Amino acid sequence: MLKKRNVMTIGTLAKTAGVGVETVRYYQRRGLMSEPEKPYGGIRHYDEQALARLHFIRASQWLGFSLDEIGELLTLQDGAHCDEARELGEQKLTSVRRKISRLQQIERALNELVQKCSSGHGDVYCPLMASLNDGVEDATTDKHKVR
Amino acid sequence: MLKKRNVMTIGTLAKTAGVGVETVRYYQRRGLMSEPEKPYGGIRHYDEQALARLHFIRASQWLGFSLDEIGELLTLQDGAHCDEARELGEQKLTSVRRKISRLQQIERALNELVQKCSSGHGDVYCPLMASLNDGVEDATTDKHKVR
DNA sequence: CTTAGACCCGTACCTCACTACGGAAGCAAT
DNA sequence: ATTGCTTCCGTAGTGAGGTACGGGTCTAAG
Repeated sequence: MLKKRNVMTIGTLAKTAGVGVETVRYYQRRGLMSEPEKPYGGIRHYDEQALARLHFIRASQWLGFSLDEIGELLTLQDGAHCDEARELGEQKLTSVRRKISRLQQIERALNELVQKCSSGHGDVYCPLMASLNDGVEDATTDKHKVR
Repeated sequence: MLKKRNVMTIGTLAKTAGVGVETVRYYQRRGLMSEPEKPYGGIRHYDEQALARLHFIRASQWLGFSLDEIGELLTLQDGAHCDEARELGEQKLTSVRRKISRLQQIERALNELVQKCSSGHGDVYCPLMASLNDGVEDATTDKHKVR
């Protein structure tokens, strides 16, 4: 027998997890959470499993997983699919590392431009603007799509 | 007298700059580029200034500026507004640095999880999943919105 | 008993940077 | 002259992750 402790409405659930009511409903529509049966003509209630699910989703999002990916992770939860989960984690790790190094490139370029602007110059001439006009790409010649 | 050299159609312009025709037209609608007058019933033509503008936009985007911000940068181009430009650059630099350190946090957490999964364990238990269930936040206790 | 505040539900709207669609008209080569 | 690629122009759709609205129903407090 399951004890039903800490029964909550959607509003309490949402507040407890630190998300909006609409967000919970959105996750339900996305299939990331189930909608509990509603008692005849009444109000649905949520338990700690639902709360745990929300925590799982937010933790995964924090790590950079998209909602689609989170859906995938969730299918791995019921079973001993640790290898698959690790695989997903490794892929995400790779993509995070790529993002970091791209941002570090940007950081170097931007820092250089700002430095050049700070050290006095002709006043009718702005090194930052000049670089933007010529196309920046200082650090690495790296053809790519911006998106 | 202005020599009109390298006169291009929108298609040639776009291809030269490495963007789509629709993208150029989109930038015009956004007010980032002007639309040249069109000769009676004919086809508009674009010169090197238009190309330079496109380069400017793409270089700025590469540095992480949004199209709105680029619009702002462009208003600073005609004049000696180097200080304002530098200010914008510094703000962007700050935000880039914030993104980097957030991603580095994620990298540490994710790496740790993946490592734990790789070193053998009970097989009916997945450290990665367990952490997601409990809410990750290893590295820093840092309340924040995911978006 | 009335009223305030949640909840239920579907639908529409938001941001950002594009991308696609469709019909008319122009231009270049065959 | 015909084919076939561009251009022109407005409008609409995409994806991600929600947020907002509005009308109806429930529940708890006074």
